[in-house]
Amino acid sequence: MQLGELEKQVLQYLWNTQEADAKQVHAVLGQTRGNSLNTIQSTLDRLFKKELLSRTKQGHAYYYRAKVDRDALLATLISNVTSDFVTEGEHSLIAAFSSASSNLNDAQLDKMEQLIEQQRQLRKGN
Amino acid sequence: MQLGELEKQVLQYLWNTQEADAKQVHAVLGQTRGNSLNTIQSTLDRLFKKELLSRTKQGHAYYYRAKVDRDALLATLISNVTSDFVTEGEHSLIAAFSSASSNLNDAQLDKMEQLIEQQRQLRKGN
DNA sequence: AATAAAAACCGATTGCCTATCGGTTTTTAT
DNA sequence: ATAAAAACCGATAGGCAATCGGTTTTTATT
Repeated sequence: MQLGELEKQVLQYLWNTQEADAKQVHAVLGQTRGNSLNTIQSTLDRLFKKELLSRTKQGHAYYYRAKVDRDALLATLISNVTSDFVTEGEHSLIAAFSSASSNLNDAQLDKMEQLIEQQRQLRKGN
Repeated sequence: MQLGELEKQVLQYLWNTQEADAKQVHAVLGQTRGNSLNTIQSTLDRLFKKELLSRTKQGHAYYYRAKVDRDALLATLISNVTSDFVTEGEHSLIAAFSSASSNLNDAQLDKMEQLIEQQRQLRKGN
Protein backbone atom coordinates (compact mmCIF):
# COMPACT_ATOMS: atom_id res chain seq x y z
CA MET A 1 0.00 0.00 0.00
CA GLN A 2 1.47 3.20 -1.22
CA LEU A 3 0.82 6.42 0.69
CA GLY A 4 1.10 9.77 -1.01
CA GLU A 5 2.17 13.00 0.54
CA LEU A 6 -1.28 14.37 1.12
CA GLU A 7 -2.49 11.10 2.51
CA LYS A 8 0.27 11.12 5.07
CA GLN A 9 -0.53 14.64 6.11
CA VAL A 10 -4.17 13.81 6.53
CA LEU A 11 -3.30 10.86 8.71
CA GLN A 12 -1.04 12.97 10.85
CA TYR A 13 -3.76 15.51 11.21
CA LEU A 14 -6.33 12.97 12.28
CA TRP A 15 -4.03 11.44 14.84
CA ASN A 16 -3.96 14.82 16.51
CA THR A 17 -7.55 15.80 16.04
CA GLN A 18 -9.43 12.60 16.69
CA GLU A 19 -12.22 13.43 14.35
CA ALA A 20 -12.90 15.77 11.49
CA ASP A 21 -14.94 16.20 8.36
CA ALA A 22 -13.63 17.11 4.94
CA LYS A 23 -14.31 20.76 5.53
CA GLN A 24 -12.17 20.90 8.62
CA VAL A 25 -9.35 18.98 7.04
CA HIS A 26 -9.53 21.30 4.10
CA ALA A 27 -9.49 24.34 6.32
CA VAL A 28 -6.22 23.20 7.82
CA LEU A 29 -4.37 21.28 5.13
CA GLY A 30 -6.06 22.21 1.89
CA GLN A 31 -5.75 25.86 2.59
CA THR A 32 -2.00 25.92 3.07
CA ARG A 33 -1.44 23.49 0.24
CA GLY A 34 -3.90 25.15 -2.05
CA ASN A 35 -6.06 22.09 -2.53
CA SER A 36 -9.71 22.19 -3.34
CA LEU A 37 -12.21 20.70 -0.96
CA ASN A 38 -12.82 18.00 -3.52
CA THR A 39 -9.22 16.90 -3.41
CA ILE A 40 -9.42 16.55 0.32
CA GLN A 41 -12.61 14.60 0.01
CA SER A 42 -11.06 12.20 -2.47
CA THR A 43 -8.09 11.71 -0.25
CA LEU A 44 -10.23 10.98 2.77
CA ASP A 45 -12.19 8.54 0.71
CA ARG A 46 -9.06 6.82 -0.53
CA LEU A 47 -7.78 6.46 3.03
CA PHE A 48 -11.16 5.13 4.05
CA LYS A 49 -11.05 2.52 1.34
CA LYS A 50 -7.60 1.55 2.49
CA GLU A 51 -9.08 0.95 5.89
CA LEU A 52 -6.88 3.54 7.49
CA LEU A 53 -9.79 5.73 8.43
CA SER A 54 -13.26 5.00 9.66
CA ARG A 55 -16.17 7.32 9.14
CA THR A 56 -19.67 7.92 10.39
CA LYS A 57 -22.27 10.29 9.19
CA GLN A 58 -23.01 12.87 11.80
CA GLY A 59 -25.79 15.17 10.77
CA HIS A 60 -24.89 16.03 7.23
CA ALA A 61 -21.27 15.20 6.65
CA TYR A 62 -18.98 12.23 7.20
CA TYR A 63 -16.74 12.47 10.17
CA TYR A 64 -13.49 10.66 9.79
CA ARG A 65 -11.30 9.08 12.41
CA ALA A 66 -8.01 7.31 12.19
CA LYS A 67 -8.72 3.62 12.32
CA VAL A 68 -5.14 2.72 13.12
CA ASP A 69 -2.77 4.60 15.33
CA ARG A 70 0.61 5.65 14.17
CA ASP A 71 2.49 2.75 15.64
CA ALA A 72 0.16 0.22 14.13
CA LEU A 73 0.51 1.88 10.76
CA LEU A 74 4.26 1.81 11.06
CA ALA A 75 4.10 -1.88 11.83
CA THR A 76 1.91 -2.46 8.79
CA LEU A 77 4.09 -0.42 6.49
CA ILE A 78 7.21 -2.15 7.67
CA SER A 79 5.56 -5.48 7.26
CA ASN A 80 4.40 -4.65 3.74
CA VAL A 81 7.71 -3.42 2.55
CA THR A 82 9.69 -6.27 3.99
CA SER A 83 7.40 -9.24 3.59
CA ASP A 84 8.66 -10.26 0.17
CA PHE A 85 12.13 -10.57 1.55
CA VAL A 86 11.24 -12.53 4.60
CA THR A 87 11.03 -16.28 4.57
CA GLU A 88 7.93 -18.18 5.49
CA GLY A 89 7.32 -18.44 9.19
CA GLU A 90 9.64 -15.60 9.98
CA HIS A 91 7.94 -12.57 11.44
CA SER A 92 8.76 -9.59 9.29
CA LEU A 93 9.24 -7.30 12.24
CA ILE A 94 11.78 -9.64 13.70
CA ALA A 95 13.54 -9.93 10.40
CA ALA A 96 13.44 -6.18 10.07
CA PHE A 97 14.85 -5.79 13.52
CA SER A 98 17.69 -8.15 12.90
CA SER A 99 18.41 -6.18 9.75
CA ALA A 100 18.40 -2.81 11.37
CA SER A 101 19.49 -3.44 14.91
CA SER A 102 22.92 -2.11 14.18
CA ASN A 103 21.34 1.24 13.45
CA LEU A 104 19.95 1.53 16.93
CA ASN A 105 21.87 3.24 19.65
CA ASP A 106 22.33 1.86 23.13
CA ALA A 107 19.40 3.72 24.57
CA GLN A 108 17.14 2.43 21.85
CA LEU A 109 18.35 -1.06 22.48
CA ASP A 110 17.47 -0.64 26.12
CA LYS A 111 14.09 0.67 25.23
CA MET A 112 13.48 -2.33 23.06
CA GLU A 113 14.33 -4.73 25.80
CA GLN A 114 12.13 -2.83 28.14
CA LEU A 115 9.21 -3.26 25.76
CA ILE A 116 9.81 -6.97 25.62
CA GLU A 117 9.91 -7.27 29.35
CA GLN A 118 6.75 -5.26 29.61
CA GLN A 119 5.02 -7.56 27.20
CA ARG A 120 6.12 -10.55 29.21
CA GLN A 121 4.69 -9.07 32.36
CA LEU A 122 1.39 -8.55 30.61
CA ARG A 123 1.24 -12.22 29.81
CA LYS A 124 1.97 -13.52 33.24
CA GLY A 125 -1.57 -12.86 34.30
CA ASN A 126 -3.20 -14.80 31.52
CA MET B 1 11.95 4.16 -3.80
CA GLN B 2 9.37 1.73 -5.04
CA LEU B 3 10.37 -1.83 -5.90
CA GLY B 4 8.33 -3.89 -8.29
CA GLU B 5 7.83 -7.59 -8.23
CA LEU B 6 10.41 -8.42 -10.84
CA GLU B 7 12.94 -6.10 -9.27
CA LYS B 8 12.57 -7.91 -5.98
CA GLN B 9 13.06 -11.26 -7.60
CA VAL B 10 16.15 -10.09 -9.37
CA LEU B 11 17.59 -8.82 -6.12
CA GLN B 12 16.88 -12.11 -4.40
CA TYR B 13 18.52 -13.94 -7.23
CA LEU B 14 21.64 -11.83 -7.09
CA TRP B 15 21.96 -12.23 -3.36
CA ASN B 16 22.26 -15.91 -3.99
CA THR B 17 24.34 -15.86 -7.12
CA GLN B 18 26.84 -13.13 -6.43
CA GLU B 19 27.17 -12.15 -10.03
CA ALA B 20 25.27 -12.60 -13.25
CA ASP B 21 24.62 -11.04 -16.61
CA ALA B 22 21.23 -10.36 -18.15
CA LYS B 23 21.30 -13.60 -20.03
CA GLN B 24 21.72 -15.66 -16.90
CA VAL B 25 19.08 -13.78 -15.01
CA HIS B 26 16.77 -14.24 -17.93
CA ALA B 27 17.51 -17.93 -18.09
CA VAL B 28 16.38 -18.31 -14.51
CA LEU B 29 13.72 -15.70 -13.90
CA GLY B 30 12.61 -14.55 -17.32
CA GLN B 31 12.03 -18.04 -18.49
CA THR B 32 9.61 -19.02 -15.78
CA ARG B 33 7.91 -15.66 -15.84
CA GLY B 34 7.82 -15.48 -19.58
CA ASN B 35 9.76 -12.24 -19.81
CA SER B 36 11.85 -11.24 -22.75
CA LEU B 37 15.54 -10.69 -22.33
CA ASN B 38 14.91 -7.02 -22.89
CA THR B 39 12.64 -6.83 -19.90
CA ILE B 40 15.30 -8.35 -17.73
CA GLN B 41 17.84 -5.95 -19.09
CA SER B 42 15.62 -2.99 -18.33
CA THR B 43 15.05 -4.23 -14.85
CA LEU B 44 18.72 -4.71 -14.19
CA ASP B 45 19.36 -1.25 -15.50
CA ARG B 46 16.65 0.23 -13.32
CA LEU B 47 18.13 -1.45 -10.27
CA PHE B 48 21.53 -0.21 -11.27
CA LYS B 49 20.27 3.34 -11.51
CA LYS B 50 18.71 2.94 -8.10
CA GLU B 51 22.16 2.05 -6.82
CA LEU B 52 21.01 -1.35 -5.68
CA LEU B 53 23.26 -3.14 -8.13
CA SER B 54 26.74 -2.49 -9.37
CA ARG B 55 27.99 -3.66 -12.72
CA THR B 56 31.20 -4.15 -14.61
CA LYS B 57 31.79 -5.07 -18.16
CA GLN B 58 33.45 -8.42 -18.41
CA GLY B 59 34.25 -9.34 -21.95
CA HIS B 60 31.12 -8.47 -23.79
CA ALA B 61 28.31 -8.14 -21.31
CA TYR B 62 27.68 -6.32 -18.06
CA TYR B 63 27.95 -8.42 -14.98
CA TYR B 64 25.74 -7.30 -12.17
CA ARG B 65 26.20 -7.69 -8.45
CA ALA B 66 24.04 -6.69 -5.54
CA LYS B 67 25.45 -3.50 -4.13
CA VAL B 68 23.52 -3.78 -0.89
CA ASP B 69 22.78 -6.90 1.07
CA ARG B 70 19.33 -7.84 2.19
CA ASP B 71 19.61 -6.33 5.61
CA ALA B 72 20.83 -3.03 4.32
CA LEU B 73 18.04 -2.90 1.81
CA LEU B 74 15.44 -3.69 4.43
CA ALA B 75 16.81 -0.96 6.63
CA THR B 76 16.60 1.50 3.75
CA LEU B 77 13.12 0.48 2.76
CA ILE B 78 11.91 0.74 6.31
CA SER B 79 13.46 4.12 6.67
CA ASN B 80 11.93 5.36 3.44
CA VAL B 81 8.47 4.22 4.22
CA THR B 82 8.38 5.42 7.79
CA SER B 83 10.51 8.54 7.84
CA ASP B 84 7.62 10.93 7.43
CA PHE B 85 6.03 9.58 10.56
CA VAL B 86 8.89 9.50 13.01
CA THR B 87 10.53 12.36 14.78
CA GLU B 88 14.21 12.98 15.05
CA GLY B 89 15.93 10.55 17.37
CA GLU B 90 13.05 8.14 17.27
CA HIS B 91 13.34 4.82 15.52
CA SER B 92 10.36 3.47 13.61
CA LEU B 93 11.13 -0.09 14.56
CA ILE B 94 10.68 0.64 18.20
CA ALA B 95 7.40 2.37 17.60
CA ALA B 96 6.25 -0.46 15.39
CA PHE B 97 7.34 -3.03 17.89
CA SER B 98 5.49 -1.46 20.73
CA SER B 99 2.38 -1.74 18.64
CA ALA B 100 2.93 -5.27 17.40
CA SER B 101 4.55 -6.95 20.37
CA SER B 102 1.25 -8.36 21.51
CA ASN B 103 1.05 -10.31 18.28
CA LEU B 104 4.28 -12.11 18.92
CA ASN B 105 4.35 -15.44 20.68
CA ASP B 106 6.67 -16.27 23.52
CA ALA B 107 9.26 -17.84 21.28
CA GLN B 108 9.36 -14.81 19.08
CA LEU B 109 9.73 -12.61 22.10
CA ASP B 110 12.67 -14.70 23.16
CA LYS B 111 14.14 -14.46 19.73
CA MET B 112 13.85 -10.73 19.86
CA GLU B 113 15.64 -10.49 23.14
CA GLN B 114 18.30 -12.76 21.84
CA LEU B 115 18.89 -10.41 18.93
CA ILE B 116 19.26 -7.51 21.28
CA GLU B 117 21.74 -9.33 23.40
CA GLN B 118 23.64 -10.33 20.31
CA GLN B 119 23.81 -6.75 19.19
CA ARG B 120 25.09 -5.70 22.57
CA GLN B 121 27.84 -8.28 22.39
CA LEU B 122 28.86 -6.97 19.03
CA ARG B 123 29.32 -3.55 20.51
CA LYS B 124 31.39 -4.55 23.48
CA GLY B 125 34.44 -4.84 21.33
CA ASN B 126 34.20 -1.42 19.78
C1' DA C 1 38.47 -4.63 -43.05
C1' DA C 2 33.82 -6.67 -43.63
C1' DT C 3 30.32 -9.00 -41.60
C1' DA C 4 27.60 -11.51 -38.36
C1' DA C 5 26.22 -12.06 -33.74
C1' DA C 6 25.57 -10.28 -29.24
C1' DA C 7 24.54 -6.79 -26.09
C1' DA C 8 23.34 -2.23 -25.00
C1' DC C 9 20.46 1.56 -25.66
C1' DC C 10 16.29 4.22 -26.91
C1' DG C 11 11.68 5.12 -27.05
C1' DA C 12 7.00 3.83 -26.74
C1' DT C 13 3.03 1.53 -24.49
C1' DT C 14 0.41 -0.34 -20.69
C1' DG C 15 -1.11 -0.61 -16.05
C1' DC C 16 -1.43 0.94 -11.40
C1' DC C 17 -1.68 4.55 -8.10
C1' DT C 18 -1.86 9.47 -6.10
C1' DA C 19 -3.37 14.08 -6.82
C1' DT C 20 -6.57 17.10 -8.55
C1' DC C 21 -11.05 19.00 -9.80
C1' DG C 22 -15.33 20.10 -12.48
C1' DG C 23 -19.78 18.90 -12.69
C1' DT C 24 -23.92 16.18 -11.25
C1' DT C 25 -26.70 13.88 -7.91
C1' DT C 26 -28.23 13.24 -3.37
C1' DT C 27 -29.12 14.86 1.25
C1' DT C 28 -30.38 18.06 4.57
C1' DA C 29 -32.30 21.97 6.51
C1' DT C 30 -35.18 26.07 6.20
C1' DA D 1 -40.16 23.49 -2.45
C1' DT D 2 -35.86 25.34 -2.66
C1' DA D 3 -31.28 26.46 -1.62
C1' DA D 4 -27.14 25.05 0.34
C1' DA D 5 -24.09 21.46 1.59
C1' DA D 6 -21.97 17.23 0.89
C1' DA D 7 -21.28 13.15 -1.58
C1' DC D 8 -20.40 10.91 -5.74
C1' DC D 9 -18.74 10.24 -10.53
C1' DG D 10 -15.67 10.59 -13.98
C1' DA D 11 -11.82 12.55 -16.21
C1' DT D 12 -6.96 14.22 -16.52
C1' DA D 13 -2.15 14.53 -15.29
C1' DG D 14 2.11 12.77 -13.34
C1' DG D 15 5.10 9.16 -11.55
C1' DC D 16 6.87 4.57 -11.71
C1' DA D 17 7.30 -0.58 -12.85
C1' DA D 18 6.87 -3.75 -16.55
C1' DT D 19 7.27 -4.85 -21.13
C1' DC D 20 9.27 -4.99 -25.73
C1' DG D 21 10.36 -3.74 -30.62
C1' DG D 22 13.69 -1.80 -33.11
C1' DT D 23 18.22 0.62 -33.72
C1' DT D 24 22.92 1.42 -32.53
C1' DT D 25 27.13 -0.03 -30.65
C1' DT D 26 30.41 -3.48 -29.45
C1' DT D 27 32.75 -7.70 -30.04
C1' DA D 28 34.38 -11.54 -32.29
C1' DT D 29 35.31 -14.10 -36.70
C1' DT D 30 36.84 -14.86 -41.11
